[in-house]
Amino acid sequence: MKMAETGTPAKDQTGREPKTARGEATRRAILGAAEKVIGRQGFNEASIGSITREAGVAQGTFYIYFSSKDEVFSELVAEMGRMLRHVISEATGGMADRLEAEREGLRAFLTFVASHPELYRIVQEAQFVDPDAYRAYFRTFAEGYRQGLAEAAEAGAIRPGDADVRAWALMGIARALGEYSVVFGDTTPIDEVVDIAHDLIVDGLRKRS
Amino acid sequence: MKMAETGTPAKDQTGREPKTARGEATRRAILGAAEKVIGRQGFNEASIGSITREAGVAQGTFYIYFSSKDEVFSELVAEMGRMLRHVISEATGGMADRLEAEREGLRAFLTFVASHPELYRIVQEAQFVDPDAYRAYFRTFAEGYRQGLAEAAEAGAIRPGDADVRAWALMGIARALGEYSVVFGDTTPIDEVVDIAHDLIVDGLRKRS
Amino acid sequence: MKMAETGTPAKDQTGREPKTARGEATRRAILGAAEKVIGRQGFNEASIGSITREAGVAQGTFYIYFSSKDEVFSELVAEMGRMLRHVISEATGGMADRLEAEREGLRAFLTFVASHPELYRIVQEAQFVDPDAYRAYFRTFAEGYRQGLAEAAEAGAIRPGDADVRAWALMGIARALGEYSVVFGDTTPIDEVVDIAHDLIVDGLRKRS
Amino acid sequence: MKMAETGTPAKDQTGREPKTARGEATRRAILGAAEKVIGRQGFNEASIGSITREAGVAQGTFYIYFSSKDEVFSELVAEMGRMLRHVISEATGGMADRLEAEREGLRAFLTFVASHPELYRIVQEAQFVDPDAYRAYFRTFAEGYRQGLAEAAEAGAIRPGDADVRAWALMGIARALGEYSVVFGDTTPIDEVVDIAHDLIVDGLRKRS
DNA sequence: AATGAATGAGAGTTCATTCAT
DNA sequence: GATGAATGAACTCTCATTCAT
Repeated sequence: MKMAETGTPAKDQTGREPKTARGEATRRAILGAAEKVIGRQGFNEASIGSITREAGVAQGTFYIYFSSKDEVFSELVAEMGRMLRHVISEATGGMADRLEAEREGLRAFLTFVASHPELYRIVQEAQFVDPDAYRAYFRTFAEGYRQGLAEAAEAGAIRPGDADVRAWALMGIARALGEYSVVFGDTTPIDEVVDIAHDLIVDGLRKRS
Repeated sequence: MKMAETGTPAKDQTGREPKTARGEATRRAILGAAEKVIGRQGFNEASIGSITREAGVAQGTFYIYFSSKDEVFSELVAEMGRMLRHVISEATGGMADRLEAEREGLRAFLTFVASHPELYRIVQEAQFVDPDAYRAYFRTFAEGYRQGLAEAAEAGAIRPGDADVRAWALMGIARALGEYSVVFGDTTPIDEVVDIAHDLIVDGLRKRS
Repeated sequence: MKMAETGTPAKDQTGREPKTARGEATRRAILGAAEKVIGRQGFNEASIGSITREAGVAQGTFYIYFSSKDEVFSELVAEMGRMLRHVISEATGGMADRLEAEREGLRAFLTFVASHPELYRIVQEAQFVDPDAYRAYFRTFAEGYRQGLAEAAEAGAIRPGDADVRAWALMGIARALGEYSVVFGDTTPIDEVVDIAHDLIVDGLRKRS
Repeated sequence: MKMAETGTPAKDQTGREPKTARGEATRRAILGAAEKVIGRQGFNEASIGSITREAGVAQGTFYIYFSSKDEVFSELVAEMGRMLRHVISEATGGMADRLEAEREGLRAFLTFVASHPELYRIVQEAQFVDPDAYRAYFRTFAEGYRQGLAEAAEAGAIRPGDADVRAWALMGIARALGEYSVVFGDTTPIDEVVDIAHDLIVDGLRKRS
């Protein structure tokens, strides 16, 4: 399974880095406000004004640290990717059993998403606002996943099969279940969802004879 | 697994229905242009002006048939849902073997998505533009899916398991693989992808002893 | 005397042409208001708002006919060039005596400038706002001038000498005297100024023996 | 020939004079940077930020030495006037022959302008940014010129004629030829241009019988 | 039914200037 | 003396929507 080439994006000149503690604090305040406001209202409804109001600074201050609305957004997406990868690797790091890692990774993902619903929204919207960031986000995930599956298959820990497609399929399960709870407001306890899905992932649909 | 309540919206219906053949043609032209333009540029970048230009009519004409930009969009989403359900039920209708239906449904979905990439984009964006339409779209799908799985499990054709979560998980696989090809530009032949994913769905990851 | 090449400018897509009489009237109203306001306040002080207020239309209307503030400006400069060339060729057209044509051209120029002081300002400012338009404006003038001088020299009607440099020098005299009255508010009657300058142009400074 | 009255402005002087050598150096750095940046980008495009960046100091530092953007500009214009008058009087000082002085003054002017093209731009733009400074600049020049011509005429060294209009006309020639090379990029050697123009100035266009 | 001119609110962004450190 | 963070007014431009013809 091969990927079509995607140009590596040339980043715009970023708003300059703060040089003092005060500046650093302001920058973080804006970033936090952006997460909150964009997560709540969506990228297009969230105006720079609403973000800076939330952050308690003047509108012009925004442009000291970010060169555009798009730029904060991209930064947000990148940050979320880091956070999520961190959470998942914490949960599965060093697990010998691949199938168990699968279960714990799913649980960690769903737990994180449930407590950061805005995050979910922001990443989804990135598809339209900053396609490059969106693709980078999932590519990074998929690649890690693929490696894990490929090694497990090689080691004979799971059935053989194309690791690439499998990685995307399994990610699809996680995303769909995350959406199920965040967007559709399902209230089934996470642990139950994890068990049901894990059973499907591990044994599939086929009836054993 | 219970759903949180979601209010069913009362649709505005200011856009008049066409009364002549000429009117009907104009309406279709606008709808088609909207699909093309919104699919290409996204909802927010697509202006009424770009849609009517594509359709070859004056801007004012738009408002004869649709009461707002949101309205065309919702209509588009609904139409795509109908088309997709049609395609899938054509492909799987009357199949006795549930597992084979699973395979054919996936194949039909991926084939359709590959030939209507804008569709994919529009449905995804609905999440932000018209959340109600988005939820309705997936609820309808999920419900059909759930029923199929529940019946198959009851009939002993597949292993038992919560049909609701399974439906979402399997939809997640289909969506992820569709995105894999449309958004990420993967070029693996659909039939291969279908086989690999179907194998996973049917037998899971576990190694047989 | 050779000119360095200057790229012929690729015009921006102009705001679309009006299709009805009403539109045409609006467009002219905006253009007239722009001349007035920019001539009075200068390009940078003149805001789109002040122009449309003067024209009695909404701000958005401006962008139906012009794609930017720069664009109206360029159009203004071009129009003024046409007007001025028209006035001068009316005054000198068909004159057999080159030296007399010189006098009448100067008089026509100064008379026109005195009654259109904004014009003067706009053309000068073009140097900074739209250098291409500025250069085109003077190149066109200079070329016509140069030809007239070259022919007169060839015909033996005036002393021989490089027509190019002479054309620029004589244009410089006209501009300086125009500025003298418009910018510096000198009140000497035009006819006197013309006579004095013409005497200089024709006979120079040297004392005859 | 009379001049309309022009109010002599009372300059603000908030920008403090430097009191240390370090301060003096900083002030010169800002002034030099302003000349460069404004000459290159024009007054309106040149921001305080771009000037201080070029000067290598912080933005706030600017306001220690200058009270506003307009102020640096005015100072620049005044300085250029001083430099130019210096250069010209160096070149013509003590010349007995008025006609030769005319030639050498023109040469000095064109030479200076060719090596300081930003200067040309700055003075021109002063017309819009600081009309008072602009008028003062030319009035000072014109007055000196007028006196020279008046004395020469009185002494019988040149033909009689209104010194005021002549001064403006001759200045116009110099400016036009300067612009010819700086703005229009003409590449004819200065000495040639000087000779051709000087011939025109001295003997005019008329054919001798 | 169709046109296209007109509207005006609102968005993102820039920048001269001020001020605490 | 120098810094750089912060301000907020002002500007250009876009676009969904309305309406007279």
